[in-house]
Amino acid sequence: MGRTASFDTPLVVTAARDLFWDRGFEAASLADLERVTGLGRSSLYHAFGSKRGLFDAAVADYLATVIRPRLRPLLAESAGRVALLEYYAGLSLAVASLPDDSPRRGCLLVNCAAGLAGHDALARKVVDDYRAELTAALRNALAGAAAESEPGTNAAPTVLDERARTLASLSMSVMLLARVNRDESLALLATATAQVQSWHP
Amino acid sequence: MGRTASFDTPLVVTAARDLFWDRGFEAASLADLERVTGLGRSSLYHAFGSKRGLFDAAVADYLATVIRPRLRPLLAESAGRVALLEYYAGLSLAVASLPDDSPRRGCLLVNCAAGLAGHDALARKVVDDYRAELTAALRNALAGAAAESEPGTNAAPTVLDERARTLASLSMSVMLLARVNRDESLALLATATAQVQSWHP
DNA sequence: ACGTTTTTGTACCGACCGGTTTAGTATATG
DNA sequence: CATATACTAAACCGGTCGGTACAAAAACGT
Repeated sequence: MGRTASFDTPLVVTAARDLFWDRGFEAASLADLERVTGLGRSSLYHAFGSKRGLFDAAVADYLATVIRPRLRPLLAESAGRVALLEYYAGLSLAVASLPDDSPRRGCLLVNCAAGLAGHDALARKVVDDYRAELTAALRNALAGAAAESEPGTNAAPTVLDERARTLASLSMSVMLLARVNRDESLALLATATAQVQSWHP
Repeated sequence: MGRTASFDTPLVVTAARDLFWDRGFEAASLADLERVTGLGRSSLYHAFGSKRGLFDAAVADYLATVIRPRLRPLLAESAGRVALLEYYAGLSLAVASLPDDSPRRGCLLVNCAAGLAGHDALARKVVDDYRAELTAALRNALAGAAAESEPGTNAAPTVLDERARTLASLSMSVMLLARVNRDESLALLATATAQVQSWHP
């Protein structure tokens, strides 16, 4: 056996993830990556193969530690009105509490949609999978909320689809606006909350 | 007097605009700009001062020739339900008819929001002004549609605000998705249309 | 025809790009 | 100890970055 790793891989990935989150894939230079991870080029390439490999690891980390924890309550069997309201409350807290100069504003994948994904099929797929996952989670909670409102009946699937699409779209716009105008981002979150409440009073 | 310009400035700006639209500010290189405009560096710098100056001219052109013509019908005194439906029909046509490899997919300013605007105050302002302009136009048409539905009464301003915010958010998501999944972008446009129709049958 | 003014093409700048290589050091297991 | 592996520093690669300097060339007013 040889030497064991001295740096903390998850920590390195997280640092790289935050840089990509802030700057996007292309605008994050290797020099920046060296700085935020504390590793040299050669270590980075030894561990991740390429800049793109590091980015992919960062995206995986983003999904696992940022996106999925937020979506999990919406996917529960029992998810409904409350889960939806708590989802938006959590987003509001996150958007409101981040400093203006935080590297973690907006959504890594939404930014990716407007950048890399335009010319990279793999990135496009990752972003689209995220969209589908978000929509499915919201749809599940909407179905639960409808069952709470009118027990025994089934909500019309097309209505559910449209509402889920609308909410997913609002979430993505919230993330887009978080980088441009925090107050408007929060106002949009309030509108989404009000929409849920009007559907399920 | 000296020599007059031989190139067609609006044409040059349009070509640069399409490149920025496709690639974003940073990923559009000077070499690319030279290629699509047919001009050399020196002519470009003489005419626009810097890459950023050319970008600003491209954004101005984008607003004047792409955004504002689409928003104008919504701003008319008489704008209402029909104007809204035609707005979405026009967007659908644009999204559906562009080839997958068109440089004009999505929205230059939405892409900018996820990219440049994260670290450039001027870009942020341009994007936010666009958002405000879009929201105001949609709000005006929504107010008109409400007046058509219930003549003599005034729609509640807060309801109007929330609906306008929702529609603006849907429009931005449509543009975001246009770069990732055209079918979903079109589905979202259909959802927006259905939303307008449910508010104003 | 002239001199002036502006537009060009071209060569060039230093810095940085992402990526690779090499040569060597450190630390684990056996 | 030997040896296998993990790690690092630094130099290096061809290429591109945004930007500039300069002089030839072209079109104007006179």
